[in-house]
Amino acid sequence: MTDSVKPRAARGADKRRRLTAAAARILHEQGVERTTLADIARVAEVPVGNVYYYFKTKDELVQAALSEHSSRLDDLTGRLDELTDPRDRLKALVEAWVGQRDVAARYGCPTGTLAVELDKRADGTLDVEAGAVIRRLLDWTGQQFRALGLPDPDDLAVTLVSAYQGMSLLANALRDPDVMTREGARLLHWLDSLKAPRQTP
Amino acid sequence: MTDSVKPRAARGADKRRRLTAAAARILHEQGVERTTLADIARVAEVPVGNVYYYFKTKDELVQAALSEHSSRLDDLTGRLDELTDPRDRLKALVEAWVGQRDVAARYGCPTGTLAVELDKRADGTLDVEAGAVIRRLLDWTGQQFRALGLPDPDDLAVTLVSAYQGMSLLANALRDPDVMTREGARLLHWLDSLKAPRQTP
Amino acid sequence: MTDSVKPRAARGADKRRRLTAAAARILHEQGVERTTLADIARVAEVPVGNVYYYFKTKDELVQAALSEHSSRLDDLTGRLDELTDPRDRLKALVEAWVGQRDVAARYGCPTGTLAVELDKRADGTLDVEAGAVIRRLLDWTGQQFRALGLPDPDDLAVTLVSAYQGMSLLANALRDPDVMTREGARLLHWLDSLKAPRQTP
Amino acid sequence: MTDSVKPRAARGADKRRRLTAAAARILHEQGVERTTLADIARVAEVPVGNVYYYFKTKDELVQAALSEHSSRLDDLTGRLDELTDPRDRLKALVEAWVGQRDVAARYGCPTGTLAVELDKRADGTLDVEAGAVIRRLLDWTGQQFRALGLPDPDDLAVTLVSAYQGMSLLANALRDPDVMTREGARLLHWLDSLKAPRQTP
DNA sequence: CATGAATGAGTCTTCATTCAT
DNA sequence: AATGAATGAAGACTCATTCAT
Repeated sequence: MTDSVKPRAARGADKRRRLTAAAARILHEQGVERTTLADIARVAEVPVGNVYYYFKTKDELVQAALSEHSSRLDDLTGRLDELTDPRDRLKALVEAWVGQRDVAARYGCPTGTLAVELDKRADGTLDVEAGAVIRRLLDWTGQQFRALGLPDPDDLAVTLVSAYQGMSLLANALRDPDVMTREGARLLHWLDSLKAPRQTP
Repeated sequence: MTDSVKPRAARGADKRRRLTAAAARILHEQGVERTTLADIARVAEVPVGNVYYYFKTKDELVQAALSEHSSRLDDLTGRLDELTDPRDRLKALVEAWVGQRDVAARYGCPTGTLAVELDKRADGTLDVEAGAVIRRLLDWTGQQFRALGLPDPDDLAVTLVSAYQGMSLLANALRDPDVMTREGARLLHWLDSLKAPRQTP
Repeated sequence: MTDSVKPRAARGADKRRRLTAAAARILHEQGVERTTLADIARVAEVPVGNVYYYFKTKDELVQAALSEHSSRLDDLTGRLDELTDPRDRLKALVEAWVGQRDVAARYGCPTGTLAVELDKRADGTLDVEAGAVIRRLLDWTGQQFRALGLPDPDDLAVTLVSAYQGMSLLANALRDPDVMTREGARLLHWLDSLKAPRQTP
Repeated sequence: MTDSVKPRAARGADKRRRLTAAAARILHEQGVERTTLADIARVAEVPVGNVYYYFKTKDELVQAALSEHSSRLDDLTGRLDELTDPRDRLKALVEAWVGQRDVAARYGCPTGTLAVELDKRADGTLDVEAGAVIRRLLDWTGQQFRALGLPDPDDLAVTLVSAYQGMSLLANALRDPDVMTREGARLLHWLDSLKAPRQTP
């Protein structure tokens, strides 16, 4: 017999998870400033007053949303790591971005738009965290370029991630997912064209 | 001797201009949602109540800031148009971007960050305007590529502007102006490498 | 040749008259509190800043509107006085009311609704004036009943004016001009039915 | 011994009731436009910010006040319904009005004056509700006349309610409660004089 | 006299955060 | 832990009135 009553701890963890997921989604869609705690609570189906048992301030929820996006990124790169060729990993990354084109055209890149909004703050706490998530992506990308034996792998990483942020922003501003498709194709082509210099024997 | 008392009309227009300039700057620095009318009024040295004589709503001020950025863009492209070679114009554009690297690292691209914030709104009025400013830049850029006789000039424009938005966002998120310098150099190189296909004789 | 330039005094008096007429109309339609000086100025086609040359405060404009309604009432009773039979005068008064049924259904009796609004004020200055206009109507009506040799003419006047205010209010609240028509018919019948007691010879 | 600590739900409902009662009273006394939310909150002894927990807008408070007046009217007619003779009910209604003469002389009929003020609004939402309350009174009154077998009972209802609104307005404008007394006496006499036509046997 | 512009007090409304139970 | 209710500090916006020219 399955008891519908969950153990306390489980219930608590569940609510926390629901709040985090709700925050990740709504903050992406509406932005930090236009989202109220009540919005997040409603989506998470948690009573407003209860939110404060899990997150002491609104900023902690923003932080949780950032972590959520960060761990989704980790999931993605984790899956990509299963591919043997670093070039294939990067190409699959680009394809994943293009796969998100409709969301990007509507709301932009979750981390990128969050970073933009948080960077406007005088208080520089959360903006650093947003930057850290992006840096994580840069690091992983740089490793792939390095594994390919390409020179200046970190610069290449900046170029690739920068292209992603740029095309997301444009797709969003123009409300046109095709921007993602076209730029994605160009990036794939670019990745294919990169050649490691001859190794001295 | 210059009389410090300005004619009436001049004073009114002057205030409007001051408010617009203040809005353009503060909205860029603090973002729309975190900026109060009082902030803008203070910077423009205009009493708060008086703001409404010039702009009926906060949104009108945002709109004015967008127009300001748009006309600054026009000024820039106007100056670039004096160069004879379209390629030189594009390279000078990139150099202008790099010249703004410190501002970009601190606050991002004015139009880009504004677009990101406005796109979060349910009410799609101002976000369209932000998109229009970006489209203006795309159009001008596309014309240069077209003048160079390059294929798919509009796609190239998207690539270039996208790169600009991406590098600004990354420079901002990482608080590192060097991103602008390095990506700028790459873009200059890329522009130089573009060759028009042979014309059939 | 007709000179379009009016003498100064005339122009001034004209503006004052336009402002008064505008106030009378707009205050009736929108109520005192929901009407701004700018509304009145716009309708009168007088620049806002100029209003204060003719009326030192908003209340003075309300006052002017009351006077306007009062003198329109005088005009009406003046015309009715030309009828020889006081009963005919009263019946013509009722017919005039019914003739205004569409305005009444939309905005109520100008003086009555103004009185209602002004009576809410703590400061009892203007409300007294509104009461005075109504009293003027009561006085004239009372005189007619007195001339008919009817007992308690002032009570009859209260009954008649009260009926007018009541039917205007109901017509307005129900947005139904027919209320005016039906009640008007009843009042005419009632006036006809009133008989003076036999005089002792 | 009565515990002064009330259960939660009771406290919430209590505040809502206090706010509604305060709104009903103050809006009647000061009018809608001259009453601030702070006024109502103060009378209800509720912190201003808390008002919005119960009523999302000022208009909702106006609406609540209207409902309050409506249900007070229902209470009254409910009590009158216990009288067996419809004529006695109507006479008792008139006596109830006269009993309120001092309030009427100071502030007018709550529903009537509210209707007058709300009818000035461009937005026709609340004015319809005010009309509905008056219609409720008309309906009940019409039923009594119908029960008496009188012809055109609805017209008679309009006449009676109209007389009530008219005498309230006059009493208010003239600041004279005696108007209510005298007109009330006349109405009682009128009600007594009404005879149902002979029924054909 | 005229008038565009200026002013600042006041009002509604929102919301993050806290509290009592 | 849980939660409905409470709180107060802003913020956008309005408008009668005044002022400078």
